[in-house]
Amino acid sequence: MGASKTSEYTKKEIELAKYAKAISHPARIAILNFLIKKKSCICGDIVDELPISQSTVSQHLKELKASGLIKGNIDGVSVCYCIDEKEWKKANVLLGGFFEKIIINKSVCC
Amino acid sequence: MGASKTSEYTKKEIELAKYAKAISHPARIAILNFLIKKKSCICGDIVDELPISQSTVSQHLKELKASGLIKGNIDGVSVCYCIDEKEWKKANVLLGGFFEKIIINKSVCC
DNA sequence: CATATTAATCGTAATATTACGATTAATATT
DNA sequence: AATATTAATCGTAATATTACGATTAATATG
Repeated sequence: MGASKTSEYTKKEIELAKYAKAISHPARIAILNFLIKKKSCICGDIVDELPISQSTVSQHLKELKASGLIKGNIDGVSVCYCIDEKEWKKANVLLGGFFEKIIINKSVCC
Repeated sequence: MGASKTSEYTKKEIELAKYAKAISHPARIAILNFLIKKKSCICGDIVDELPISQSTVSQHLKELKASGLIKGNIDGVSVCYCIDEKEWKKANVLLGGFFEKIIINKSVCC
C-alpha cells in the first residue's frame, strides 16, 4: 500500500501542496533563484551553476514545469526557461494566505 | 545512486526547502489548517477529521514536528499539538521573501 | 555531409515517502 | 487488578524521488 491519497482533500489543500512540493528541494530553489537573478531566461547554464548532473537538472526542470511555476521555450538548440509570473503569483497568494492565517487566528495554547 | 545532496546548497535554500517539504502533502496542510481553526491545540481528533489511519496521521505529525512548524505537549493520555508561532513566522518570512523576488526583479523574456 | 552542442529521455539504483495493520507503552477508567 | 483509550513505533509493502551515465533527437557549425 501507501503513496498519495490525493483525493479526499480540498482543491486548495492539493494545490498548495503541489506548489510546496515544487520548491521542496534545494536544487529546485536554486534553479528558481538563478532564473530570477538572470532575467534573460537562460538555458543550459543552470547545469554549470548547480552541483548536479545535466540529467538531474533536466528532471528538476521537468518537475518545475509540471507545477506550472516555470515555462520553457525552445530557442534553436537550447531551451529558454523562465518563471511563469501568473502561476508564481497564484502560488504566492496561496502560500501567503496559508501562513497568514495564524497571525489573524492567534493560537492560544501549549 | 540518488537521494538528497543537501550540502552544496546555501543555508537559506536548504531551510526554505525544509519548510516547503513540510507542507508538501495535502494531509499535512489539512492537519495544520485544523490546528489553526481549533485554537485549543486538540490531540487525537485529527484522526477523526482526516481520511487516513491513526498511524499515518502520527507519521505526518512527526514530520511536522521535525520541521519545527508544530510542537506537541503531553497532556495525560493524549497529546496536545499546536503551531510553533516562532517557527511559523520564520517560514512565512522565508517563503514570502522568496516569492516576492519576482515582483521586485521582474523577469523579461519568453 | 560529418561533427559538435544541447537537452530530453531511458535504464538503473539507492533511498525516501506514504500508508496500513499490529504491537506497544502509557495513562484512565471500571 | 482488569480493561479501555491514546498515540508512538514496528514491520511491511507500494510507490515516488533523487541521481547518474548512456543514449537519443534536434539543431548548429565546420
